[in-house]
Amino acid sequence: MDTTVAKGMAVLEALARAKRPLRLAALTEQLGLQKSNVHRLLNTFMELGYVQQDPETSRYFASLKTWELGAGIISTNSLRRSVAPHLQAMQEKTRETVMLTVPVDDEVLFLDRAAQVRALRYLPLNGTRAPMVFTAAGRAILSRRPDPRDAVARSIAACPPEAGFVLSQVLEDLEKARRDGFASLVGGFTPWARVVAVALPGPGGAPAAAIAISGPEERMAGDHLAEVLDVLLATAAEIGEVSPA
Amino acid sequence: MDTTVAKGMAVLEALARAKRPLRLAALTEQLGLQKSNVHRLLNTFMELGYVQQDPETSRYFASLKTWELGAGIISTNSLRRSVAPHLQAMQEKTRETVMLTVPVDDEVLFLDRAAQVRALRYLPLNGTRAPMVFTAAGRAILSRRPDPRDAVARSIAACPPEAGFVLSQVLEDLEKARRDGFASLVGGFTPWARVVAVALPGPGGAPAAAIAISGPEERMAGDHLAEVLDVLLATAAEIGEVSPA
DNA sequence: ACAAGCCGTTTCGCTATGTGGAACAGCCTG
DNA sequence: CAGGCTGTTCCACATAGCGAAACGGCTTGT
Repeated sequence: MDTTVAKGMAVLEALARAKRPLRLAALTEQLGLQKSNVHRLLNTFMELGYVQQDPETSRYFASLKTWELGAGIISTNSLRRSVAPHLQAMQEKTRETVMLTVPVDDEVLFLDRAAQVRALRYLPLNGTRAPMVFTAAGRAILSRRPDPRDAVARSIAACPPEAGFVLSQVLEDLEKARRDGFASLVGGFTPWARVVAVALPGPGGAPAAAIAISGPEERMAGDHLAEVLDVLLATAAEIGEVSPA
Repeated sequence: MDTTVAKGMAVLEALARAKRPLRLAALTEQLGLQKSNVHRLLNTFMELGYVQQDPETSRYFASLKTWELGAGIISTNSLRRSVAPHLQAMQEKTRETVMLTVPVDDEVLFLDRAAQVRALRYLPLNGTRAPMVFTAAGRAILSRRPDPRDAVARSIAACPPEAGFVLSQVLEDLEKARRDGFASLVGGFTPWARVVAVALPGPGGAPAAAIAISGPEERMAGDHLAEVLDVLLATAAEIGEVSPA
């Protein structure tokens, strides 16, 4: 285990996660490392072009080169490539925002989306994560797992307490989702929206991804909701089995 | 300079650039490092979750965690955030594909785009680069620089020889672009398209970005082209000065 | 069938390399 | 003007990364 590399990636991660440039002191504290150590790491990253320093405030931030690194990966990601056209088609048919997510640990990772052109409210950005039970997509995935109990419990613990999820209730919801073939959630990660989602099976049959359709709660009802669900389930059937991650 | 970190990033970069999983031997050769060295670096990256290994072929590839790293950066990028709505508006008005690029070294980096829904042909993906003179966006930027000669020469050298760019001709083109207030290019990075672009000034007045509109050569002519140019120039004026990078 | 070669992996002694404490200089605050 | 913040530099020490070499599995070619 190259500890220097591990420390370096921790620094890069901290900078990437931060919304704004960070002070050296803040980094050292956050990472529990030595001041001179972090400073030297930052300098090597600057030499390599991954980090820049605001000349005025001498604060550090991750550069676009760090973004390029990841952009190359997603462009060749087979799951995203194969599902993207289906996302586009779903978006056009339903006129709602559609998303592709994958499970990572006890969270779902937003991989791709086709947004309604004039989306008024905040939507989860690609590359962000959310606790599985906090999203319809995550629930669709959990509902297809043989014994989700432990994962559900951990996931609930990761949700904000205000959500007020309780294990027994969530397990019931998952049971319903399993029967219905889709999950539906209001008041989760996007509180204003009703999101419906269905899991996509991987090679072994275990859920490897999920597609979801999100819209304002008022609109996602009645005939329109029925239509959205038709499109969702039909698309999932059309996609069939996907390659994981 | 932490050499271990530098080597590690070189490994990650190589994996990210590669379209498919790489063998250990390929990496060592490509990077000119020791086999055991690369192997240890890969193992630490696997422990950290940035790299995965195909269990069957034992080939290595960068994981989605590497993508997440960069995704966080672009989501907070102020240039992209401020220009994105204008891109969307331009796309709707012109029904063509519009792009935002920034200059990096002697290349342009594609930062964002709003694509025509049914784009038939290959388009440059976000996060990729192209030599400046090989794109209309790059030429728009160069045309606003006081003395672009050296950069142009280097950039021509980076283009495929088939493009047949010659220094004097390109400089003339830039001069015309400077007078017109926009650059136009056919047969560049997207050979089938005509792309028109205009530079966006940064705080100092120096060009810090460029917005471009791309469409099939047949369509980008006559009245439609005139309309596209109107939208392009009006949007650039509306955006005004941008914060760099 | 055998051998030759390439693959990824592991080991281990050496020393180059990263480490962290302390000292330095610049800046704002009280 | 003094005190406490910064970010930065320095340096002796020992740790942590290095690379040559050996290992064992798998494919290739004869």
